[in-house]
Amino acid sequence: MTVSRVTNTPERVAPATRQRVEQAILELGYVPNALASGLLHGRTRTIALIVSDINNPFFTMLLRGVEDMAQRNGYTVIIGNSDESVEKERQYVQALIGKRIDGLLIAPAGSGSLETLKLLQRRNNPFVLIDREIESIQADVVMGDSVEGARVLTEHLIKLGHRRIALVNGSYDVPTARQRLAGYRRALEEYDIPFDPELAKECSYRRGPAQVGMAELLALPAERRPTAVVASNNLICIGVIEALRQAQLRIPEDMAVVCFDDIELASAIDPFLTVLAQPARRFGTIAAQFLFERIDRSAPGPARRVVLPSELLVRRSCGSSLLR
Amino acid sequence: MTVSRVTNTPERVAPATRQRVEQAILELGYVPNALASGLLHGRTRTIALIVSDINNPFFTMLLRGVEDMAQRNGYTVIIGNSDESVEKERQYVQALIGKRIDGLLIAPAGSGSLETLKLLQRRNNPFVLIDREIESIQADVVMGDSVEGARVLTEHLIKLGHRRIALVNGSYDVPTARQRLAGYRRALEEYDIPFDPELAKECSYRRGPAQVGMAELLALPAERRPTAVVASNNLICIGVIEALRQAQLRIPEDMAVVCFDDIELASAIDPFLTVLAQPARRFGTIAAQFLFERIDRSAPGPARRVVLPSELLVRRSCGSSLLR
DNA sequence: TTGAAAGCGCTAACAT
DNA sequence: ATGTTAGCGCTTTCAA
Repeated sequence: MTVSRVTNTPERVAPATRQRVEQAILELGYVPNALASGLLHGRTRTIALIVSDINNPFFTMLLRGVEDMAQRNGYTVIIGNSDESVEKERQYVQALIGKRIDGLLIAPAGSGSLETLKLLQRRNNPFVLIDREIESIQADVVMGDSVEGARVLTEHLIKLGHRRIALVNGSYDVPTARQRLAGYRRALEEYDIPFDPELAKECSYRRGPAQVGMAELLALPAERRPTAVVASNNLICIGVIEALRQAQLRIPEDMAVVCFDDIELASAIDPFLTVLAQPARRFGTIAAQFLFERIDRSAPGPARRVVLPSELLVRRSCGSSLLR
Repeated sequence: MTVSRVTNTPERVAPATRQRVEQAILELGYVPNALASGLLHGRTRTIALIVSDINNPFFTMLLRGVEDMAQRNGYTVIIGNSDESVEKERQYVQALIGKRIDGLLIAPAGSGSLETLKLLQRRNNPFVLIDREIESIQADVVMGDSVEGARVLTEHLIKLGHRRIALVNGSYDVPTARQRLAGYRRALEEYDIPFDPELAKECSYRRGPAQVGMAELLALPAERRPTAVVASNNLICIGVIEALRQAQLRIPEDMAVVCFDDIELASAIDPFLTVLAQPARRFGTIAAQFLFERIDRSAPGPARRVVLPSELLVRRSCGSSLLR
């Protein structure tokens, strides 16, 4: 009991006793058992972040933001990688509920995530959606403006004179992919360019599938082939570029390319295209802040929906060729 | 009690009772409290990974390996980012001990990590060192062969005819940096090239400082300036390249560059230099495996030391120019 | 200023 | 096949 007081309310222990206890703590390497404390208080000072792809720099930056906030608030972060799999995600959430984390930040893997999130909701476990909104669930969400972003990117290409513009996209099971498709179509409409379903490829937010998708576009007969591509995220962009290189095509002479999300490291080395950079780190800090508020007040309050603007970074607007 | 039996040893419960309990579990959304269970058993089925830079793809790949193994063994992974700060690292370890994690994987931030690790050792908490060895501590370690790697990279440049070769390195507080320096010196010796301290820059495993270090090298009078650079890791390499671009120098015409660690995304886009790729993911799986063995047997056994070979990937051996 | 009792939720060991 | 008891380590409450 006295030890507990020394660690929690040292001022309520006689200085002499305190000294002796502190001495013993050092000698024994005593560290209070947070499990016992958590069991008692129903609070673990732990939150979790589940991302859909830990290898994507976007999510790593986001994690950094989350970590900063967490550390500042005395929280620990458990990270989960769902790998875009709803099942893996469900297992994680299950385990995390077991561990009685105080709250969850999650970039849902797909529409199947709904069930998992309802589980949390029923238990009154606060959570905040990041990057991907799920309609039909009332929860805080921090995301980018995918519709506007895709519209701007597409418009950029149109203004450069392109008419046959392809979109290599993620799975339509992911909200951002649907929104980016919508933004792309909106831009086409605004400039009276007919939408050609053949040019809008549903792939997935991964390098390999995007490469395949792009190769298919390149296999089209010349008159139906696109002259420009909007890559729906950074990994897709890399797949697209790989396909182009395999086909011995240059950027932008043979094919213009723009992409959603920054490719930070890569563009530090070789700035080569126009990207729409999202403030990933801020996604993390804001979402964590929201979560902590929910945890502290354990108050419902209306669900907040923050849509952060992106920045069109003309790294070097279609101004360099890829092949040397 | 019966509920506990249903979740843990269902075969020892009458089918009828089991059914009813399972029904209730579903209805109530009951998830057993792992805190209570952990408190009882002194086991949390949680391990932690502390890396020195979560933004470095090397560590992200490593994390992936760890996660795979963890999931396969029914463990959860807590991730910590020490940001190369011994103090931040110490705070993390303290918090993790409190949470009674079963084991720790750590890429120590520096020599100051020794104290922190001793804390773990005194408490008999198993841990495995990753990527960075700490002499004077007896523990499993999984790492790459930095000495040989740096030697090979340096030799590669020597064979291309270079004699004034610079090394832009991490802080000598980090073991790998010291080892890479040693490998670099060994290669020079083998070819009877005198070691010039001016050309071996101690910076840090970060982009900014490396850029500064490279700029300093470029500021040397022409006859003392290097004609080639070994970048001691991927982030340093990027800093080096940035400095070269600022100085309007081309790779490899004006300055040859090779680097330790792969730059995966970047080189997918634009393979441009020779890199020494480490099997980061295997670092993770092997280290996790070691840790689980320690946890399960809770047996001491001799400390294992695994040194994984790297692969010299001639992405495009100094064969493309950077500036267009 | 310090100590004793009780209980957080679970399960090993021992009844029934 | 099911129930009871006890205790993991902590802290809230009440007592000394």
